[in-house]
Amino acid sequence: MDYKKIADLLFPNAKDVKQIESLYPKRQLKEGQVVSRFAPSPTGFMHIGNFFQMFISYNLTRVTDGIFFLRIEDTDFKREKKDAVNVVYEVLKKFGIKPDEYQTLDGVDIGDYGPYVQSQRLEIYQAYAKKLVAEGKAFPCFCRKTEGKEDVLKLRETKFNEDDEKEYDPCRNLTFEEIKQKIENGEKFAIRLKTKNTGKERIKFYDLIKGEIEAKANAKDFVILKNDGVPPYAFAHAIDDTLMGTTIVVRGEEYISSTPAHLELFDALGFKHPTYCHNPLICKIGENGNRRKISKRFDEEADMRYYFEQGYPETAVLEYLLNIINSGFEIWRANNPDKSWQEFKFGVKEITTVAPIFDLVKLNDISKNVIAKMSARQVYENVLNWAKDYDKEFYKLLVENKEYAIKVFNIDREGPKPRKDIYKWSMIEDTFDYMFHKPKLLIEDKAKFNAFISSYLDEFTFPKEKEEWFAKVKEVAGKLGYALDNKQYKLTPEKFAGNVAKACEHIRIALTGRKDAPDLFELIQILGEEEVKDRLKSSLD
RNA sequence: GGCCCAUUGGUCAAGUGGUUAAGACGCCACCCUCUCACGGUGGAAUCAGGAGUUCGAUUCUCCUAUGGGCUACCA
Repeated sequence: MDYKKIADLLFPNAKDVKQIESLYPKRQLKEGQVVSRFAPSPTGFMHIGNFFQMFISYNLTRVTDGIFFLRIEDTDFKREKKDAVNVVYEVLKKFGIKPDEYQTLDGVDIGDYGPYVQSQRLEIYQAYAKKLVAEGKAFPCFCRKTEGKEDVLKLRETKFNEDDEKEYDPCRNLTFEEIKQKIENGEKFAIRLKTKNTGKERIKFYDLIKGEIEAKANAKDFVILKNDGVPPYAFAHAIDDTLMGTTIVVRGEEYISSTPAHLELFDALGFKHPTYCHNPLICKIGENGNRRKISKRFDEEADMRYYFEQGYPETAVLEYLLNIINSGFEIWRANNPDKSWQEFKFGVKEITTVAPIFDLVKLNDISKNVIAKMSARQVYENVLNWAKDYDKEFYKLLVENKEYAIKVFNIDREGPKPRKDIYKWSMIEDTFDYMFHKPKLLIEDKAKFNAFISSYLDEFTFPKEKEEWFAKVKEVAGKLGYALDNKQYKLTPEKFAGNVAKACEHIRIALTGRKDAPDLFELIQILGEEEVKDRLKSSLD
């Protein structure tokens, strides 16, 4: 069989791989330096699982002072959406992740190993496909195209024997004449790898997270070039990661099963195997109580843009993820409260092997701590930024009342024991609603409330000192039979109208409509005398 | 069906052939506090099951169960 002749027939104009390889010199790396990449498909949104994988990749290169590059895998034209690439850039940018090498939105390659977009590398894949055909390691397949699972299952029923351990494609033995004839008939062809295995072989490979994995070797003539000349994932992966010098391939663990096929491809191409790092999938608990992969369809938090919309500080999201990825992070964070996560020495050994369940409550906690460390001005800038995109009215309010808003955010902040009541910017409008509007009041015991507030209002004088303010509260409370000594109150609560806490609660509700507003004296100072009197008065109605 | 991966409290998890099996979030109680918070102390709660190896197994081996993934001209 003259494979060379077939190759020329199939790819009359393909380039020589030697020529291509001369454009991709081996990277000069220092000991331990890692080259890794983020290789998303532009689907129009960024899945948290993808982001998670990217973040592992990024950290691996970060701690080794290596190279992190971005490669757009846009080979599935059916799934691709317009402007979808923008989402990738937008998300990375917002999170402050900057790849060392990538293609800009206007198509300029930054870095020497581009193009960094797969649809621009088609002739490279063809050259390698031709090479494999010429060596008798691959062949053209003219079978009906299959798409989607059901179609494939149906096809397999007729084409392959289920018990057979190998899946040799019928087209693997076509003669030159048969091929020529089909091409002259205008039939389209895909290229399949001619597996050298029989289904009995086993292979071993090492995974950075899982350790050594032993599996059945690939024994299937899988497609390496679709009939439109575009490669599926496996082929593009082998070629690109080799040419671009990737040393560690980070990807989701759903790829473990196909790794034997990828490895056979590397061997056929004469490439060195990369190191793999298969990370676990982020999960949620499903309706049936079982773990399931977090999904775009059911979980809004699966899309990274959710965190922008909600207004989570990017650092909080990153730290939460780091927390999941690497168990050492939480302890490190506790010991180094003021350092940036960028200083954390990330190690592969500690990467989790178990699919973690996404925990929004934990994220909220981390976020609270992140925000508690910010100054009032930083909070203001962040909220403003968020509101600009997601809440125009609130944005206007913030712009018009800048200094006032900063004062508000500064209550119980910037001290040694800051409040931790905010975990996302979108909740601020609600939390501090009373500072900008008259509150709506929900009063449990209106008679008691009115009795207290009207006496308090009668004696109200604008306090200059906290002591002065509190003395007044106690004075009024005392006259109305409230306990001034909390210990006494606890012993016999029925003897009193309430305690000082209850008295404060009345005032708090009158002024803010809430039970959990911050320090009252501070609030009164910021609201000002007129406003305070006004609110007290109208709360009686 | 076949092939892989996984299994320590509700969640994230440390850990090792002998431990009172860390810590964090959440929950509960108490304390601090002149209010809301913050903070502090304490509590409930975990080695999927069964065999085997061993003086001894959460740790090593095997089996089972459960969950997850893959089995596409999708990634």
